[in-house]
Amino acid sequence: MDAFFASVELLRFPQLADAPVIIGGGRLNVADWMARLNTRLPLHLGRPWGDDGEGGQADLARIPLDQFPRLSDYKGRGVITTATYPARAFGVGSAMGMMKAAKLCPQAIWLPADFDRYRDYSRRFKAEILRLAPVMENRGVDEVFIDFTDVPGGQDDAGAALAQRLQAAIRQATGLTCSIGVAPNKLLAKMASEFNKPNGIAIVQAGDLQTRIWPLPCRKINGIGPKSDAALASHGIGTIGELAAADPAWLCERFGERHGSWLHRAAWGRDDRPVETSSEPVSMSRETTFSRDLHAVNDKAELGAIFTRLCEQVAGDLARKGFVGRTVGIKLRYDDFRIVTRDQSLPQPVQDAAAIRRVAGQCLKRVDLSRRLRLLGVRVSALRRADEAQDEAVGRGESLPLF
DNA sequence: TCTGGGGTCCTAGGACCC
DNA sequence: TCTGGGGTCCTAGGACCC
Repeated sequence: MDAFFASVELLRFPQLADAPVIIGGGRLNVADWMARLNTRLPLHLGRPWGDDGEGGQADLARIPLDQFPRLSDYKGRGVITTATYPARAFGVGSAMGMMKAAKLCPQAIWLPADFDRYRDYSRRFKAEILRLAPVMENRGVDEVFIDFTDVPGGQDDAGAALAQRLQAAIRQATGLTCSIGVAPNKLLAKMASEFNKPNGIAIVQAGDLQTRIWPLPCRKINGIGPKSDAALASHGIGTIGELAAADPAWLCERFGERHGSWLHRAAWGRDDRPVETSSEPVSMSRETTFSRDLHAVNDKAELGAIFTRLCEQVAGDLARKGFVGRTVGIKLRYDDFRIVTRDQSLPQPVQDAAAIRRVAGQCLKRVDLSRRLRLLGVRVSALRRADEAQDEAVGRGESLPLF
């Protein structure tokens, strides 16, 4: 989906279409927000924009530009989630710290992220895709892989016909645009999807490898991040073509057998991963960055309350989705940005907040708490479906606490 | 006044078992 | 009179993605 969060916001705030808009920051001061929005809006905590109900959309669209909060109003440690194209002209972009962005573009309009709403639009566009092409793999809130192979007409015009139908259906249902890459495998399709953004379609075939893929920087390969890119660059490998020309044995020596051979295959456009239509979650976690760095002793009460809340949130997520987990872990980030994690596995799975809190508390005792903390997180992994774990325990004749 | 949150997958060492 | 070879599980850290 093209600039997904921003595009969803523009549907209800069309008056922002040409303004620099930045979404992100997380932490929202609703009181400030309402003071600025001198208008009657159904705001409530956690869902600042709320459901507008009858006529609500029209009201939102009529809010004058000068009533919107500016990036210069932001105080916090958040990062940008999405920046619209007019905002990007100021040199701001995804993942940049909000405070840094505020220096570059203080007048940009700032919208806090409304994930409930984005999830709703996510469900809607995916439902449209499933209607036309049922073999679909979720890749997060705004991205999917689709297998065209067995879709009637999926091969017409090398896939362009189906891609156009998908775009039209999504636009009709949601008002949103997307970009589609069609290729023989997921690796190339992902790259192709970037070629004609926004609202574009790109077809990449096997014969296009040398002309369209090899000139691209290695970083464009999904799976080559900043570290691999820098390591490759240090050996004079900047483009995918240069990577393709590298000796596979040397790559394996330098990057390990597995990663090295993958690098070589990726550079040659080889990828045989299937489109996976379903997956089971591996872990669930909640974490939070504090508004200021906290000390385990000096800020014991505050930290304790946050810790308990994180455990409750994870427990709530598990319960809502029907999972239990056998491993509980914590994550913390020190004021110097170092991250440490501690895990503990249990003989029996847990789900409730008190049990999670107890084990997570044990984990916390195993880390250095003399430094100030910036972030605290709680995670439950080794997940199983709660009903299956329950059935199994009953089958073994155990009386298990009910999840 | 830099630097979010929620994930997945991989690696590597150690414990433990046969 | 030195100390194999597999295998699995657990843990911690790190790269990467959306």
